[in-house]
Amino acid sequence: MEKKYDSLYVSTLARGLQILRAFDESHISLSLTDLVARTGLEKSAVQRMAHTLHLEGMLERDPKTRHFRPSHAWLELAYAYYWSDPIIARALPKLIEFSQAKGETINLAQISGDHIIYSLRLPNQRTHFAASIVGRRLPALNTAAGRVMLSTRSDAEIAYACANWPLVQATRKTLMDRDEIARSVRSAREDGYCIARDQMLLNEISLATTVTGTDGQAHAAVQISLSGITFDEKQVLEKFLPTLLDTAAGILG
Amino acid sequence: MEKKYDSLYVSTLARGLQILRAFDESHISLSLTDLVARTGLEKSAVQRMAHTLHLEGMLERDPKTRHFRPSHAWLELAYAYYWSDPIIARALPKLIEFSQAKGETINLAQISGDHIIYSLRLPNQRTHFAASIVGRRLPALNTAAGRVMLSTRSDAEIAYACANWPLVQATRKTLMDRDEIARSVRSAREDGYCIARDQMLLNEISLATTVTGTDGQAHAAVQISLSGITFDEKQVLEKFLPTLLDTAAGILG
DNA sequence: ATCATGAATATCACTATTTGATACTAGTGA
DNA sequence: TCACTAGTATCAAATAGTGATATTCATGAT
Repeated sequence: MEKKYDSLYVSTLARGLQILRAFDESHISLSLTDLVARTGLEKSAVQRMAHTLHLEGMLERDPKTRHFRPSHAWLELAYAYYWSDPIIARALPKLIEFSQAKGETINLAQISGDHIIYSLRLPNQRTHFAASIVGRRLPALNTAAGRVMLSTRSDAEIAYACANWPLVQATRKTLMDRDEIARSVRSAREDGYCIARDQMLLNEISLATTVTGTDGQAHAAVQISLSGITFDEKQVLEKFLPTLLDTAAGILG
Repeated sequence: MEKKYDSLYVSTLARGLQILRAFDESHISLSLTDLVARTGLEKSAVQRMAHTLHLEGMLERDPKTRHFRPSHAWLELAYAYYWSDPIIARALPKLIEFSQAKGETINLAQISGDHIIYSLRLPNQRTHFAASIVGRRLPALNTAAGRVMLSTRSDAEIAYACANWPLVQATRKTLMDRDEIARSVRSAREDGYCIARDQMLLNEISLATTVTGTDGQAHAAVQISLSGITFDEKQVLEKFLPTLLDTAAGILG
């Protein structure tokens, strides 16, 4: 048993959480043995934890296959999160406004360690599923939103992040060169926005700017995704940047 | 200590979950003592659980006030949920289509015990915050979506539900008469849709229809909210019902 | 400044609770 | 029908969690 020495650490609870975290995008429905494999816990432990989570309404169970699935309670937790984060309520009406005015996908992203997480999304018809639902995490350095948020931090932090934060090659064209990325962050600092293409998806242009408080730190980023077939980067800046900057400025204004 | 007699029940895990569930719409940020009050657990237990949840990334902690808040992980769980429920991916493009065509708020709701839960929402400018974010639970009988989903069940189930499921008086005009509600469910069965006004919010008209599988059971409901000042019920049916029925039919079609 | 109050954090002996090995049962397909 | 895999149940051992209490820290009043 993994032992962090910490007299207040409740390993039983941590083991239960491992079960919850075993579910993701590509692990939708898991059997007891799947859970054993994914968590590395004892079979009996998994049995007890999953059973308890089921009784507590955190896991659904298919009566036929006996597989476990996430329950509606997982959405209730998101609901509580939304209320708890004050930026959400301020950003949402502005994003809706943009979405209805422009008809293009717009998102709110936040920094979460060395990743970004999308906390609000207003997709349009062309948006694919993974980009339509909240809670997706992506390596910050690989995204326009991550870079522009990072650009508001100190030089030391930027240098550290560019050297150490993780990168994932999502497309053939995903930028993996850390110097290039550092350059992109530097221009984001100059410009107040960051634009990138083909990073997470081919033929996708992503444009992002920060939601900045009085402290000058980025609390979040507002980001739009556009088709790289319909637009080139210059057109994107012309057509969308002014409105996007207004949207972002309106959130904490 | 509350003892369900069940040799597989891990009470420590259940206690940890109680901490998570202590957060909701009106409990955004909780101190140790708040958590003690809300969960009824021992102070030491709360200390240990909250500490562990913090280390595991499930709770954020304000370094100044020492209060706990939900973390981004709560959104990640929602992300996993979205992938796990097959109806979500099928419904989303249809809802987007409706939203962009009509410019009105549209939601996907599902039955969760005796409540409904909103699992997808596409709000417009006029939508207030609570109605814009997913994961909200409402008593099924008080909502058009809940009634129309219930209407696809057996007579016995309907009778039981109308007699026993909870009701909450959200507005002065919320329907609290169980016979009236039963009548509303019966017409929903006839009509294939349910319309209601002033139920959760004054001057709000809600129109819902089911997403029905080959088994005839409602897997979900598609619901729209409209201003009762701009429209009357007759206009709503004329202007929106056909499209809404198409939207719902397209989901499992 | 000082004190009083309330909250958060740390400690510890006890034992109830969890553990993990194993045995049992049900379901599946050869 | 048998072999195999996956899920379920049991139980003795001891560890990991409990809860009472002590200590430290923060805040605001006097």
